[in-house]
Amino acid sequence: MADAEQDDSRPTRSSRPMRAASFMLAQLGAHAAQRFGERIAEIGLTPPEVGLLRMIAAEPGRSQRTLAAELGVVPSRVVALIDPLDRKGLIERRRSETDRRNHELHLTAEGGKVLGQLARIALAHEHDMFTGLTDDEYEQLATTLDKLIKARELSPGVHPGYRTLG
Amino acid sequence: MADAEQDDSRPTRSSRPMRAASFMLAQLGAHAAQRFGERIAEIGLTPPEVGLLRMIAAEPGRSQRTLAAELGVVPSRVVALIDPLDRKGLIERRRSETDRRNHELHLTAEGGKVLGQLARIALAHEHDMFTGLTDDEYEQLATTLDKLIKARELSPGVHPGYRTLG
DNA sequence: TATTGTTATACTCTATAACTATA
DNA sequence: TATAGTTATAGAGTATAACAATA
Repeated sequence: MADAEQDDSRPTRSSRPMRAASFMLAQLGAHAAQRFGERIAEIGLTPPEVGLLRMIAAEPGRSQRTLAAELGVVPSRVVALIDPLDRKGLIERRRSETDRRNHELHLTAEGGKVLGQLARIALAHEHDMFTGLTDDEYEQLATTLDKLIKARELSPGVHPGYRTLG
Repeated sequence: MADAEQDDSRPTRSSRPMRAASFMLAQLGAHAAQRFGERIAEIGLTPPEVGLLRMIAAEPGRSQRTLAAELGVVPSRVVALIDPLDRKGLIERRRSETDRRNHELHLTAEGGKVLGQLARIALAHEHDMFTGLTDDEYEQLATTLDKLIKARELSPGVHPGYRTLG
């Protein structure tokens, strides 16, 4: 940011030659998300729905508020995201006994089954995305991506696409 | 795809341990796009506008139709994307002399200046995204990403986000 | 009759704000 | 009075279809 705002007459200095890796990252990331979206559409799900399903599976009983907070979206959007999962019978809203304002979210048996399908789809998707790389290249890539994610403190399982980008 | 549709009773086989690199790719890609969007917002531009500006700079005089085709969007959307650039005085529509149905698109002097600012912003962004990596790690990452993009035949400068993902 | 660009319209997604019920 | 969830409403973004000018 400081770099971009300083003197306009010469390019920002850098100690190494730049290769537009961030654009390639964005390009490949969008491609990966698109392909994954196409795959899960075949079982009637959208990417946000899959994310929600996983978060509920990882921590059954959690409330819609905590989902909204973790995803960085507004509570009313969680309603819109969860309604279809509820209608499809993949999750269940249970009124909390201790605080009846809360909805405790749980996967149904059908939801668990779908989660299993998702695991297989994700694996096939991963395979598909990286065929052509050697095992070494794949390992190195995964390690570097992991390092970058940790350095930026991105929530491990949360896709920024839930929030508005503009 | 075939993997995902076969027998439901066991996970898809794979010869190597999978590390969810495609999800990390999507996550980091979205993050990179978001950060870049924030940076260019400071000079009053949106990501699609930047893409258009670069495409016009790379091939001055091209028509809106060819842009629509390359981006994979409908012609009416190109109108909506170009109008603001025109209003801001960054590009110019010139009626073609040879076929007066065509608009030949050109950068203005001001557009060229903005393109220079963009180069600096992109460099600062790149620097910012990958600080923490060694030069070797950065080189290896860029090389692998480049290899993946070529293997998937993604258009070098075109971000899939122009097209609808759902 | 076909093509380039434009406008008009409708649809989807998302956020804001008002509302209900609980606390 | 405050909080969890919901509903109503409005705004942005995008595609479809109709249209004007030109070929």
